Amino acid sequence: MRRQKKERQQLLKKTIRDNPFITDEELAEKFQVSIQTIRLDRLELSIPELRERIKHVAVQQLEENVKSLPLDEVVGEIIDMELDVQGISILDIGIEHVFKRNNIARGHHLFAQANSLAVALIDEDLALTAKATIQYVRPVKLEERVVAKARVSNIENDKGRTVVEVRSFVGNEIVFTGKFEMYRSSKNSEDGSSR
Amino acid sequence: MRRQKKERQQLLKKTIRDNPFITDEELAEKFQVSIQTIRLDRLELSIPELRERIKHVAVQQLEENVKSLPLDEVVGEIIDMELDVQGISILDIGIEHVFKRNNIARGHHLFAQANSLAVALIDEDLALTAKATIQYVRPVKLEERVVAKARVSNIENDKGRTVVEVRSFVGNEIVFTGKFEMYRSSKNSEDGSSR
DNA sequence: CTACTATTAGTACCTAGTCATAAGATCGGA
DNA sequence: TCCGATCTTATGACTAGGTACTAATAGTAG
Repeated sequence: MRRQKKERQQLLKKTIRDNPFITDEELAEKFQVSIQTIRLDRLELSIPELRERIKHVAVQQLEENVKSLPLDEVVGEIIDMELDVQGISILDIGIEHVFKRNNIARGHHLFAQANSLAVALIDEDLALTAKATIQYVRPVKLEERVVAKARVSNIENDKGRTVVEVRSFVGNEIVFTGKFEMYRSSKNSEDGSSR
Repeated sequence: MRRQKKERQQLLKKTIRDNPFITDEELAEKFQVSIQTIRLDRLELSIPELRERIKHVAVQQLEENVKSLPLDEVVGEIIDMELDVQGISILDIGIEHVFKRNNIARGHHLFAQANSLAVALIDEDLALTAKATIQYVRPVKLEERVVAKARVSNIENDKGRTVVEVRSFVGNEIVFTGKFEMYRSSKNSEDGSSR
């Protein structure tokens, strides 16, 4: 009896986690117990009712959307920034960034951080990378914190080009450098810029 | 009267769009009409009830989470490959790859595809990008399919370096080129390679 | 056998609705 | 001014998916 209850409650937790849209009735059916038992279980486990669960998921969604509108565009977290002058961003290397075999960060994440920062630096609606030359100075490992420092080195307003130089560090060791030639649309309207 | 109704319904739509969590009662209060009027309005406008609205938002959330998960070791899908010789991968540009404002693919996704392919081409346990020079030839837009073709142009076994050239196309238009100087650890053990 | 836990059952009540019917309010035109 | 059409409000019956509470029953360990 004891065992049965515990087991059922564990399974219940998992089931609801996997599918928050399941009703007590369906759960009762699934576990071959009465609805009341399911409700007692939820009570003991502090699992809220269906509608509250759904609402919770929906609230998350809205919050995430709001949160990810400005954030999702930039890889890394920008911690300092003077438009068209310089900027600094940090990126903490997690397991999602590394090769599983050796825990070394995949190159494109470092690139993405630097490139994002370069784009963000440009004070324009539309900034695109035209050219980039980069060096990976030393591999970056899991759990290291990469600090990317970008400096605008050259604005050619006539051509709509801006050069951004990025150097990324772990501690005071340089791990990555890149020179990004950015294209800015703005005043230059000979391109199909409008959107 | 006519005007009042139309106006109220327009406002109602907008109000619910902005805050799907609002009840008919709150809406009735807000518009100074009875609950029944609000319900007739929702009926005419085919706006579902609160709980259905919330559910809809929640379902979106779950779907989005599932969609953004499988983004791991290789960016793009490798469809052809001769180790140390050449390889081809494709990447379909989805909304997760583009700037929301203009539907142009973010540079680092193209880079990631090319870089992934270059890494995969190297027949070695550990391949890292040492240097890369890339050009974005033309912007890639939402829903375009990018085909990246990589060719190994130079293997310097003594130095542990391999040069991979990648050209990416949409149709037969070139959109991106990159030259990747790859570092391979293997036989060369004078570096602190082991991990 | 008794005490205790687990389970089931039943009732009243809740929210946020649907659906259908009816009655009152308002307005525009003949 | 009265008529008919459109709006608006009210009312009642019903629903899903619950909460909260009380009570009865089943099974088991000491």
